[in-house]
Amino acid sequence: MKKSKEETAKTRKKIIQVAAREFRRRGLHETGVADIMAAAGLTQGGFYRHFNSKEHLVAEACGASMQELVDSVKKSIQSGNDAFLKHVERFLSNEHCQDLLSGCPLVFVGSELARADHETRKAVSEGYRGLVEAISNDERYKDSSTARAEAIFILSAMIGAVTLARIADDGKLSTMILDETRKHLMALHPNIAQKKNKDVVPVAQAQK
Amino acid sequence: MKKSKEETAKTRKKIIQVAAREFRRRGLHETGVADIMAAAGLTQGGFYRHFNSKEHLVAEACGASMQELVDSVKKSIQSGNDAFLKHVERFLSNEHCQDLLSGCPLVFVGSELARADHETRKAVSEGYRGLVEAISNDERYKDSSTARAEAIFILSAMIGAVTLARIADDGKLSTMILDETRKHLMALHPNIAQKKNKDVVPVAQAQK
DNA sequence: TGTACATCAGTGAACGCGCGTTCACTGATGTAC
DNA sequence: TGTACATCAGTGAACGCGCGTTCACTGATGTAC
Repeated sequence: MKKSKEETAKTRKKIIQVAAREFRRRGLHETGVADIMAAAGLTQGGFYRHFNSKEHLVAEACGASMQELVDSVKKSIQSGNDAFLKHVERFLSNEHCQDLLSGCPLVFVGSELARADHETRKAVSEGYRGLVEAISNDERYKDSSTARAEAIFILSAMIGAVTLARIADDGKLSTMILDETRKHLMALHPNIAQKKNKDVVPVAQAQK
Repeated sequence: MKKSKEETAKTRKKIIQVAAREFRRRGLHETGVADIMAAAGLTQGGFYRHFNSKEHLVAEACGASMQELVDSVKKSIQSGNDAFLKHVERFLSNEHCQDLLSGCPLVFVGSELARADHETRKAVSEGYRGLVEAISNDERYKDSSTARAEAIFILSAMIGAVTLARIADDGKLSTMILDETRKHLMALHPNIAQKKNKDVVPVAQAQK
């Protein structure tokens, strides 16, 4: 049952998308090839028509997740409308802590990525660089020569906060970690803080 | 070959210590019971005389790692001498990124902890609360009602930074992430920044 | 205090299971003539 | 354009391996008398 080239490409894409979700949900090591294929509506045997190994899929899936995130940030920043504020709000929400559809791999499989092969780390690192660029290109930072440095710091704080909020065994503590981090980041950036009480978008709405 | 109670307790402690190191080095899921027992100079069969399951060891080992970190922070803060500065410096060093002996589990197995069982998350969360307390009790924050909030923010930024630095495929990027995070945290706290150029301890020395 | 017995830390082999990967096979697609 | 053949996406079973866990056994320790 050979498939057309378009169908093959579609299947490959589907596997990557499903894998990206499953990896975030259950972890890189705990998610099996058979699980992913089943979730994509296929059987495990066909996997190796698309990928040389599970590791290659890990690299592609994590890279794709990162790229999706970068595109989302870039797109909404270009559209203006306090896009960056929305992203900080959304990133530091309880919803993102549980969101496996568009969650950030740096949070959901962060410590596993540090042990991943070179290909995976390269793909993810490129995504990270893209995020830094996207954030530092935000209009409110245009004049600042420290835009990159600030973007790096903001990302560290956000990713650490969500990582910790996901570990915490107490919902109140999780919320506190997210809230305090958001407040501090807001305080860091007066032009964001100014807007804060005007037109903050509810988290659920900010979720694309 | 039954052992005396003291010896049994010693063996149990040894297993926990070795496990804490191996878990940080290779991850919770990728480290096997047999690996740990071998590293402790034992065979796998004896494991279940000390623990009901691997999961219980995970909880104990991660809890112990956290407690060790808390004790270390508390102790050096009590001793004065810009202890907190030293800890920030040390935490955000390239050395800590590779340090498996006294590295922070929230960094080294962070994303795996979020998926761990309740017992493990409880043990680690208690450690985290201890860290927050220890940092916010630092003398330089004594008068500040926002000490806890600041401690939470600082921890998020530090843990995120080291997580990211460990993932990055480029040493320069890793160093930049650590440096920018350190600079921003220093800038946040003038009394730390004041001291900064006076008596900063070299990282290698700050490593206990 | 000495002796006989129960306990139990540790060994090393085995069990069952799930994983990543391979493989013979199927049959629709794409291609060469 | 039509036909015969090669290709290859997908199937489902099997392979080998490593894992967490169990178990019969050993022999030093602790305990009851």
